[in-house]
Amino acid sequence: MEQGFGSDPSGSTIDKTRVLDVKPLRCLSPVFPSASEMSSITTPQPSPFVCITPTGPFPSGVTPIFPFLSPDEPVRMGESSQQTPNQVPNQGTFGFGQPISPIPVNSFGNQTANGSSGHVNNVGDSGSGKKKGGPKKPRKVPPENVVEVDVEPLLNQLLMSFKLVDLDQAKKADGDKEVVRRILLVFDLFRRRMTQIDEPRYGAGSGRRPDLKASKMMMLKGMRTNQTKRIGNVPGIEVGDIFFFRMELCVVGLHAPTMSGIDYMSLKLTKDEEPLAVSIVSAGGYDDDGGDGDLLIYTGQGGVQRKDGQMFDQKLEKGNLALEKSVHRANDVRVIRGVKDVANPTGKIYIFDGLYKIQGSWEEKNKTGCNVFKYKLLRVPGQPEAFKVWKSIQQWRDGVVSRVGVILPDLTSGAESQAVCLVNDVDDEKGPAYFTYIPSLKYSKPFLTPRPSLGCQCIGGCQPDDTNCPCIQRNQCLLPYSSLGVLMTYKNLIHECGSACSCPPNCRNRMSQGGPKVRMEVFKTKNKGWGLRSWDPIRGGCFICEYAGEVRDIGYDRDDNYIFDATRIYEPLEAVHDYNDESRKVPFPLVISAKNGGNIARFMNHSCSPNVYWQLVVRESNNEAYYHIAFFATRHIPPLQELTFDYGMDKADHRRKKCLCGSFKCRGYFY
DNA sequence: GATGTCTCAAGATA
DNA sequence: CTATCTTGAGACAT
Repeated sequence: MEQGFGSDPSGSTIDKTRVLDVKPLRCLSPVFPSASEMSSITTPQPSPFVCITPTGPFPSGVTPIFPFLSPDEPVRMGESSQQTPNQVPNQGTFGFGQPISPIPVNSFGNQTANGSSGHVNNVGDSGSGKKKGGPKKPRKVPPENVVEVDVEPLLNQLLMSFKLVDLDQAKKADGDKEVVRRILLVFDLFRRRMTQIDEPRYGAGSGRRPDLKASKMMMLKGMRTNQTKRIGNVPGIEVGDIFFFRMELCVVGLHAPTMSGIDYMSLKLTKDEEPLAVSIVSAGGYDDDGGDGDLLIYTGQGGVQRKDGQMFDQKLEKGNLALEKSVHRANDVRVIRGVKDVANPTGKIYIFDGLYKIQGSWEEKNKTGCNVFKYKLLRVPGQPEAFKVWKSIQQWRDGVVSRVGVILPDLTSGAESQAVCLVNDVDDEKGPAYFTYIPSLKYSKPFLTPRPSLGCQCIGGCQPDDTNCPCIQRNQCLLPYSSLGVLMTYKNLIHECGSACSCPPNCRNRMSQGGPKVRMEVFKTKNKGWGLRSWDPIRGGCFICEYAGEVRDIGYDRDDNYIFDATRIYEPLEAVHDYNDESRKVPFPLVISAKNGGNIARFMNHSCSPNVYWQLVVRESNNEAYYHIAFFATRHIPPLQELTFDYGMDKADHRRKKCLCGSFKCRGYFY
């Protein structure tokens, strides 16, 4: 909320009187509501406002629309659908509002089963006959009562929302930033949605490889880009971009093989062709040496029997041959470094570390005495840092090297479980204007609900397959969060567990209640005042923080630069305008000021192409409803990338400020 | 073209 | 926490 502050083109300067030195910032401890405010919470008085909950009832002339579209239909089939009163017909909800119809088991991904082929439309005939007539491989049979869900309509809706339905051949061959981003978004949203649908039906984690399912269906529809192999950078992908699945590398053409570490292409240079390496993945599968960040000693492929682990000599063929040829051609080779995902010990994160050149190769004996090929790669100079940033952060964390420019090690004074440091390595400003750090939203009085809502009895936390849990029922019978805390769908409203629930604070349905899960820092930006970023990588859909502050019941000071106003017009993520044009007019009357007190969210700057979005969350207990604004990552966010969200459009055309987000679709101003 | 083999996955299970 | 099992997509050889 600092953007534009002090950067007014009219020449006004920063008000130094409002900028305090380090010491007062130590006072940023949580301040709780005064006794009188407290009492209004415990004994609610008649609310002066009209009660409008996102699910209705709505005053006459008001349509429930974005971000308060109709509740999704229950997805689980074979169960009595819990129709909520006030349910309105489904409208477009970015591909997630459609009810899902059950089709017989095995029909997904196997077009020969039960004659249910044909629901994959738009498919080239290249792969459709592959399994024709062949004997079916024995498959692990899903539990008896599991009904396979036809997820294709979900993908179709997503593709429509993100304008990918008629992706032309040129874009499939060579992408750009926009196409790459949309494809990744659809892939991840689709994958997350399938994870959510599968989990209660197959058990935790599902084991159904939703990543493979998602990529398969997208590839069948030709929804991929940069399919032409190329040497060097890939359009739309920047050095430092991160990925959470090998399939993501595949659908955007950064690294085509699904498992293999070496991607190569054949190139006609003279009269005959020769294979050249274009991309490698170093992810710990072999005994590579990661070097100091600019150097990489890469091991060739092969030499080990996958089934029994038996070793033999590597051969100079396939990827190894391509790498050998590339030594002599001295072509650029993309390097993707795989690292362990701290937030998910079984998972990996893939960092695009830019272009390298192979300096040389040799053969050596490994521990078992077999010959392996080694390739020495050196990073091409002049590229933005990527993997090196990760190494630096690790050193800060380990305390080996201290972070430059730290003003305060923890500006929350312990109010959050993770420390948030205050950093300025661009100028001598000592800190933001004084405020009180409060980790959550302060209500003077809650919204009232028309009927009392029941708390759950889930002693060990709400479980995805518990159909009796009232909190899960309120979320259309699907837990909104994955086991990793990733939001699985875009919804009008998320019902989290409230104070009347028996579940513990670490319940999966209380994701927005525990404060930030990643290591944050508030830092001085070059031209936008203070900003917020994370030391940790953030997966798309991850909870970031809520917007803490004081709920404003009666208007607010227009000079308040720390307002969150849900009554503004917000674009429904990056989905197209016309798709939900009707749907973005009725706002929710929640206005928060973080001027005097707030959390890290008050430092998030505006961007017209943001990497964070907000989502309305409600925690109910009895007749009280507490609405909160929770922020989630729109996409995978690499460490130290600034976190931004769209401040929305103000209906009254006042106090617009010049936008400095630098996005190619910048509106030029913000409110 | 069907089939087999290989590959720096990703989950589930033990 | 790691070891191992399981199911795999796509590239290439047979």
